[in-house]
Amino acid sequence: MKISTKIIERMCRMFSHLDILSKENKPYVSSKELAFALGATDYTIRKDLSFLGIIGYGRKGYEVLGLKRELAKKFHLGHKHRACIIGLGRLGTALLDYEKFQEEGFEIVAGFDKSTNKIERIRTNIDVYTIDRLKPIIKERNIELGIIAVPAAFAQEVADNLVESGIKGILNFSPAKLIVPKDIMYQDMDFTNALRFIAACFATQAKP
Amino acid sequence: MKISTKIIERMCRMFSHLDILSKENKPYVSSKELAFALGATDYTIRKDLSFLGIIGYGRKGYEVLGLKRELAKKFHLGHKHRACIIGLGRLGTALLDYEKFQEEGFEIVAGFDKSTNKIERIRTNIDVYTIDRLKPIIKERNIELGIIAVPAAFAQEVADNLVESGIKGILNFSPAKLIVPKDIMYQDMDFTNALRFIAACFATQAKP
DNA sequence: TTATTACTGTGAAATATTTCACAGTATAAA
DNA sequence: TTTATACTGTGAAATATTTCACAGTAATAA
Repeated sequence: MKISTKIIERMCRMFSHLDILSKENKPYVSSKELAFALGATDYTIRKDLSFLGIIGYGRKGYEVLGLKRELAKKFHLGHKHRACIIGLGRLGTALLDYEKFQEEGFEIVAGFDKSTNKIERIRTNIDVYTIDRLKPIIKERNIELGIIAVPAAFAQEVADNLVESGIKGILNFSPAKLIVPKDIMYQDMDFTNALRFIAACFATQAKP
Repeated sequence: MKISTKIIERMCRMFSHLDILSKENKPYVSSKELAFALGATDYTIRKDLSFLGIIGYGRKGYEVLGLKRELAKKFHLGHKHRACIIGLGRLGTALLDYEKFQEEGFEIVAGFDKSTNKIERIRTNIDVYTIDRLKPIIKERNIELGIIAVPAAFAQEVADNLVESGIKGILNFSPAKLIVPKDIMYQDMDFTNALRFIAACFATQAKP
């Protein structure tokens, strides 16, 4: 049976939580504790893990390191993923140096912008290029993920170029809704929409 | 019957799409077109709108402006919402001047940081304060939404203060998972987790 | 050793959500 | 006026997801 995106989403958050637990040297964790941390129920967590073929220990729960290793294997979360950022404005440059990416295995290996001026002035350890070099650099440096931080008006064009370059996934920070082939993984990070959602939830008493 | 967060989420994105259509002076839009723009099916869109008591016109579809107005009314998306940003690092300052917030009715009225130094150096039209003035300013200026952009280690403390100040909703950009009372609307914008989700989706062939 | 406790694993039931099928409706063309 | 068309609205079916209930299991205490 196909694995649902709901499960994937929970497992990603679980992976992040396991990281914290492992740093605290906690050897075991129960479905109840995980459920609390993820905002789910213990039934759901057990169903998820059992569906993935991950087993726990009666009375102890799940082994933190073992569980983390399993999730890393099943969801490719262990090894490094190479990413690039397109658009080096306020947001783009903030993302370039966002340490959490590196810490969690997402290596930002390149930044692109159309302004030569901006490229020259930027102070970072990451290689920055003009946008016309997007395709060759992505291929050459084996980049899997593209992070779009350009204004909405240019976002689709950038996405098209990323797709042509053979990128596997796109994270879109522009408010534009992009059209990409179905085999490219794509997610929006639309800040305004997130605020809208919060406002709408309290307008309707729904609890997200 | 209670309205589901899935519907709310779709309606928020629909609202944003209707904004584009209205700027193009398109008078009517069909459920099929909306579905394509939102990545849903036309059945779902019609079910959603009919559930909300919104009616369309046979052969024409839904009236763009009318639909937008209805959604604005039902989800409080029309009027201004006052928000503040806590944490004025790279990301926080980028958010302070993010024009889309203002354009879409979210008015950033204040920024907070614990560093007096930073506060003095910042160049923006928005009022900035030291963090110790958080509570009085939120009450005084009637701020509804708090946007957290501090490092993970301080995020929970900031959230607690926001809740005590009577905030209604929180958008959390820190990777920390926060614990807030159930009546406070809360959403995470965890960049790393978004990348993780994309990587996990292509590890499992799931299409988000 | 036995009892107790704190867990997991999982079918079955309940619930939520999406999809389907098609009658109903308004517009435009003939 | 009639017919074709391009839609909506919605009950019913299908599917997906969550919750429940409880048997099974391992550790600990007595």
